Amino acid sequence: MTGPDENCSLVKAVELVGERWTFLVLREALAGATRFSEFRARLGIASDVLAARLAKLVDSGLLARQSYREPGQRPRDGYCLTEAGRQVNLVLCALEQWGDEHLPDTVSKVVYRADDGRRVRVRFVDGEGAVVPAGDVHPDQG
Amino acid sequence: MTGPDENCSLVKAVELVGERWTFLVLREALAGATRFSEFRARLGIASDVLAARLAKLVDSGLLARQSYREPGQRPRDGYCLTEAGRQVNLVLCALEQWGDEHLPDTVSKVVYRADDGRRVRVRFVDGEGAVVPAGDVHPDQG
DNA sequence: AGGCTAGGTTGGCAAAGCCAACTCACGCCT
DNA sequence: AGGCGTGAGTTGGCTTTGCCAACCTAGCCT
Repeated sequence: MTGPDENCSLVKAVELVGERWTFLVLREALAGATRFSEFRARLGIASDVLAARLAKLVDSGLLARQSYREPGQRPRDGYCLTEAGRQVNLVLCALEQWGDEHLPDTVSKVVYRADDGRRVRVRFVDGEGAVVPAGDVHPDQG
Repeated sequence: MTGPDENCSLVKAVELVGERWTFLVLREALAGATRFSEFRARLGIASDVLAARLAKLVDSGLLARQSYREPGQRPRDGYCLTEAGRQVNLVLCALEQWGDEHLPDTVSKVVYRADDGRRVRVRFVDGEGAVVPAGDVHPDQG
């Protein structure tokens, strides 16, 4: 049996980013949010839940606390993505793309682009970098 | 602001598959599970929650109820993936791959393969099908 | 000193999840 | 026909999580 395996990477990933709000917090972080109040204003999330999510993401190494200081203000903590956090953009984009293709009445507000402006999409690719259609791909517990 | 937009595809997708257990139910479905008791045995999920998740996935068009009958048994309902459901394999694989690369002490138990057995991975690709590194990709609210 | 503001923490309540026990529908066996 | 076994849920009671609103805490500024 595949099982709810304790160190299976999918199970762990789901425990972490599958909690309510976590995906959306990461999306805002990727879109440039760094401060508590920014996340709060953009998402309308309760402040205690936001504090809990940010703390968990910091603990897990997806975000890093980084203090900043605006002129004439006391220093404050901000949250910025680590490399691991930045790389969830692939997952986020895959999910958004799936929703866009398969859920009714949805529009993807965010488009993912390479540095040079090319629109990119998420696909399965084989070892040589050739695209493989999703319908031809199957999980294989081996 | 990007906002918790009501018809943003990511928000809708998160509402649907971001609920606890839903991702794992879909993984088991992709791995071949079709019956209530199979999902239950593989995941150890409470039966009322499983019933709710399956019903929601059917409602959303990711699973379809299909009655089957084993010899000498009464007909029963099974759940099988629709095309939309099958295509979440891209999202699932992206998430598992991310966990495998960025979470400590994890192993991906499930490997995704094309029909001919080639191991595949999830990547960003541009319009011509060329792979773009995740670090070069950024969201763009346009 | 007193006020302002970002960034939280705390308390009370509602919703969701978990577990175990129960039901329901049907085929089988006698 | 009647009782049994089994898959597929449903129901009841408790626990956990989430939500909202109110409160607290620095440090800066006047």
